[in-house]
Amino acid sequence: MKQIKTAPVPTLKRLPIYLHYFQQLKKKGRDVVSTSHLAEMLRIDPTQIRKDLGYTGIMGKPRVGFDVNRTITVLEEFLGFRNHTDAVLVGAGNLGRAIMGYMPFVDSGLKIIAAFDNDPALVGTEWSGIPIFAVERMKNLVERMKIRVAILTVPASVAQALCDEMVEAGIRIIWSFAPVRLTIPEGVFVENTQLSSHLAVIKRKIEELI
Amino acid sequence: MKQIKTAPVPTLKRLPIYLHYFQQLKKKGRDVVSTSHLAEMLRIDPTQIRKDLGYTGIMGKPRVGFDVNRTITVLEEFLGFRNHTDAVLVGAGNLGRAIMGYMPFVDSGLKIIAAFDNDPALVGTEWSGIPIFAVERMKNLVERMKIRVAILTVPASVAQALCDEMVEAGIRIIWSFAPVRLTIPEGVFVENTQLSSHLAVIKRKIEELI
DNA sequence: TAGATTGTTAATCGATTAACAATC
DNA sequence: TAGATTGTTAATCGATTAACAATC
Repeated sequence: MKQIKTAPVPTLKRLPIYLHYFQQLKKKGRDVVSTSHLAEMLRIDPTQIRKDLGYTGIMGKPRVGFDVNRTITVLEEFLGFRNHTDAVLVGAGNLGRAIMGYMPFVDSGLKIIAAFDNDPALVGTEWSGIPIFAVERMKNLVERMKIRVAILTVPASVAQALCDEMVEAGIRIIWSFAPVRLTIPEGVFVENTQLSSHLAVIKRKIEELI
Repeated sequence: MKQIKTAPVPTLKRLPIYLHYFQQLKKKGRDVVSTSHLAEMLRIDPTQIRKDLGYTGIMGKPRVGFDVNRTITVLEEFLGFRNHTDAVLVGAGNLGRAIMGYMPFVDSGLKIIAAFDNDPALVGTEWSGIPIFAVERMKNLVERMKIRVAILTVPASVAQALCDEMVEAGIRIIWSFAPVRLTIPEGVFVENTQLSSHLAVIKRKIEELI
């Protein structure tokens, strides 16, 4: 039976991994796959995979497995990858440009419509088809276009100030790459991608293995 | 009493966040801080923070808190940020260059000594002081210099092939940004930074909040 | 049909949070 | 001393894994 409970965050983070693998299978012409096969390839417990997929409402067929095309459709739908959302990016340095040029985002329904930077050499140019404006213009543009989502790729030192400005302009969801915990008012959501946390895991492995 | 158990991964991932905040406090001239203050600023349960810090062996003083300088030293030591390790980076595109130029790595003891790419326009140049070589030369250089750590910032389509090559050359720890689960032999460790997983969380919030 | 693979319920595991005695 | 803040033990919570009946 279809589960009604909303998928927990760990599940949510695994779903794109499944989606990507299903897409690879499709390219290979495979039209059905069992969780035991998935489990082996992805090194994730098969029960885990069944439970995760269960959250999306999709059902497999006993003795057969999951239909590749159908699962792709359902996953994309479930993850909201088919609904486009406009976003802005603040900080068009290397990391910012990497993200602007990151193709998978296009397929995931996050559309960066403008970037902002304080480097005069960048202002007025564009990257991957995205125009780069002066930071001073951010507030106005966000308000005018009613943007609610922002990606923050600036150095730690200026992250909080820009965050405040974003929130004031109406941003409600911030994906931050700055190595700081941002202070935000109620109703605003921040997702942190902390490279230093990953680095800590790497460094420990280094000590263990070497 | 000092805990002997090794810190769990969630703890390990929070420690750099504490470290960063302690460094900020130091700049401000603060020399002691309580976990309740930290908890409020970082929005992490104070008991959690005490437990996490406990893993490093550092002790706070009742009624006073934690010594800022001492904690910074201990955290850097515990996280291995004071031991330098050489690494290579494969894929000098935007993401790769962002990482090459990411200053915090320098302070964290991960030193990228060479980068590799298959774009002839990049080969022979350098970025942030790191030379970029042709991918063909990776294996030889890694073997010769006995490099054990690699950062993989290439498109999904070529990630597995390059991973195999790395492993063959002697790489044992791979930090991968490719949106694929790499297949690796026993004894090799992969840390994935999956942007698509974070994106899934963002997209869900969008549906919830907007 | 027989058996492979499913979805679900129950058991385990580990991390987070609460309670509280120890201590400067 | 009194009381703020610590470290640790116990309780809770949630995610993962195991067991198994349902089913094509």
